[in-house]
Amino acid sequence: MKLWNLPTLDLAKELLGMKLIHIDDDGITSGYIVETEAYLGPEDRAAHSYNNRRTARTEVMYSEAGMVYTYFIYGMHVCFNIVSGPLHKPEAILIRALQPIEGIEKMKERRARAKNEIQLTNGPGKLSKAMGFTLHDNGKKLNEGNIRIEEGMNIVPDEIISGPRIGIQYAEEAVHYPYRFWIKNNPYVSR
DNA sequence: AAGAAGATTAAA
DNA sequence: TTAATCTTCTTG
Repeated sequence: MKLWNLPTLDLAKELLGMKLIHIDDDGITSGYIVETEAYLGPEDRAAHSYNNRRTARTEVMYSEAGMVYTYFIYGMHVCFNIVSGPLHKPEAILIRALQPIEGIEKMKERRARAKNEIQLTNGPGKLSKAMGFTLHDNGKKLNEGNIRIEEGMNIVPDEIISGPRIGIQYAEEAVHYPYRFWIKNNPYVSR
């Protein structure tokens, strides 16, 4: 897919409105991507791969674009990312929020705490839980297995807002980089 | 081998 | 504001 040849910041915007799909034994869950964050590898202090840090966890970030990167954080949450950029350049895009499409009943089961449909997927840990993503999905290739991405809503540039990323206060000069993108007025965006 | 911190969430 | 909770990474 030529989508994966885009620079990471462009891909982060291009992903908005696209449909993310997970197929497993429990059926299908899917949603439109409404919020993303770009992490630009070696030069980005907020990225796990800052300064080309290469460990078992970050290894998948060095592979070709279109791979899935999942990691565990804060002792309780899985975050779902899409690897981007050229081979050997450790860049990735964190999916921060979805607008549910299919499998909403299944999502409600997985996230019994959510009070309404919006709370199902309006945060990185929440969407992973609702969609059923786990650490086992790390290293999978999009569209070659049970995790797929398709054209969805058509988003025009006017509807895309950018701002600083969330939860990276330690990142010094990178704290204010406007690498977070979301769809204007979409109720499923986090915060 | 052990300890600290973290791309978060939910409840007080 | 804070606890929950555990992987990853760093240090000794």
